[in-house]
Amino acid sequence: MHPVIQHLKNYYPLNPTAENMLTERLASITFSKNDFLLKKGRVCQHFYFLEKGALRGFYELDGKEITHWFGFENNFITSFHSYITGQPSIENIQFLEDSTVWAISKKELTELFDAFHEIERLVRIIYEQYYMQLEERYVNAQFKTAAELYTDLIHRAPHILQRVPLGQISSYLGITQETLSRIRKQHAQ
Amino acid sequence: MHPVIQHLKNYYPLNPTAENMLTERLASITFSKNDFLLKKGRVCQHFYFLEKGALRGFYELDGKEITHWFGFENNFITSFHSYITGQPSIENIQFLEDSTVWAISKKELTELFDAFHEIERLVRIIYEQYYMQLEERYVNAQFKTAAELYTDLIHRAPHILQRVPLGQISSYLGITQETLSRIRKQHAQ
DNA sequence: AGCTGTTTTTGATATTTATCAAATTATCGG
DNA sequence: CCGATAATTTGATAAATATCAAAAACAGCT
Repeated sequence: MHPVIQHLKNYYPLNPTAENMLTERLASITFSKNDFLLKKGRVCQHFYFLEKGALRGFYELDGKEITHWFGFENNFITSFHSYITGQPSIENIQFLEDSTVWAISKKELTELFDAFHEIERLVRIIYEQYYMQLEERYVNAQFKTAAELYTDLIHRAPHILQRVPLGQISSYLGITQETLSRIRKQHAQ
Repeated sequence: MHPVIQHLKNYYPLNPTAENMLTERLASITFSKNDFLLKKGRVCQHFYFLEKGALRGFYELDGKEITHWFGFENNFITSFHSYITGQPSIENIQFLEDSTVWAISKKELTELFDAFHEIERLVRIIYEQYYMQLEERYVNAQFKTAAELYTDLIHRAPHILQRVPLGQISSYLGITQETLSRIRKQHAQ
C-alpha cells in the first residue's frame, strides 16, 4: 500500500476511490543530504509527506541560521505560511539526510477537497494534531529554562540528537550553541 | 444576520440550509467580568465564538498565573487541547470584561461536519489561520528580545494594552511584570 | 596515520532578565 | 473626597544566558 495512504489510516479511514485519486496525484521525489526542498523567496505550492529521511525549516536572522522545526519520517511537510497565503516563503527547507518525499500540489489537493469530503476531513484532523503540537512547543519554549528544554527533548525525541548537528538543535531550543554545550556537560555528570 | 454567520462569511460562503442548521445550534451566553468560561480539570466540550468582550487563557505554574493567549471580539475560542483530545483542561479561560459568547457543542459541530462539507471546510480554513498566527507568535517569542516583543505588541494589537492588566501582558510576553514595567519606561522616553 | 575543514567545548566577560522588597500610583465603593 | 485594595514602578542584587575568542575533538579523505 502507498506509504501516504498507510499513514493517513492512523487519522481517518478513506474509501478506495479517494485512496486511488490521492495515490495518482502523489509524486515521489528523492533528495540528497543538504538539498533544499524550498528556498526563501519562493512560493511553496506543494504539500509534502516525508517517507524517509530528515529535514529542517530555518530562516536567517542577523546572518545566523535559526532552525525552528525538524521533520522526520511520516511527517507532513510544507512551508505553512507560504502554502496558505501564496506569499513568498521567508524560511528555507533543507534536507539533513538523503530523503524520499511524496508531493501533491495545492491545486490538486484543493480539487480533491471538493471531490472527497473525507480528504478535507483528514487534513482538518491533521491540522488539529499539528496545532496541538505547536501549542505545546510554544508554551514549553516560553516558560521553561534551557536545561529543561534539553531534557524534555531527550525524552520526547532522542533521535533528533543523533541525527542533527548541535548548532541546529540549539537554535531550535532558542539558545546558543555554547549554552547547549554547557548544559550537556552538566547533564552528563 | 447572526453574528457568527456574519463572521464566517469572511472565510467561506455558506448555503442557507447550512446557515440555518448552524444558527439553530448556537446558544448565546452572557458572562460577567472575572467569570470563568472553563476551569482547569474540566473537559472543554464546546467551541465558542466571542461576540463581545475579552478573555484570556492561563494556567498556573509555581503558584503564578501564566496567561498564554487573549481573545477578543470575533475570535473563536476553545481550550484546544482539551476540546480535541477530550482530556481535562490544564488551562483556565476567564473573562476580562462582561462578555457575550455563542457556543456549540463538539457533538453538534461534529454532526454538522457530516451533514455539511462546507462547515467542515470552514473549520479547516479557520484552523489554518490560527495555526499561522501561532506559528508567527512562536517564532517571535523565541527569537526576539523582551523590548522587541513589547513594541511588536503595540503595533500589532494596541487594544490589548488598554484592556488587559500589565501582569497578564507580561506573562503573555514571557517576561516578568517588573521587566515589562522597565521596558515601558524606556519606551516612553 | 596524517592532513584539513568542520563541529563542539572551554574560558572570560558582558548583557539581559529574574527575584525580592519596598514605595508609589491608580481604582473603586461609600 | 477618603480610605482600602489592587496595580504598577523603582531599587538592589542574583541568576541565566549571550558574546567573543580560542582550544580541542571529530570526520572525511588520501
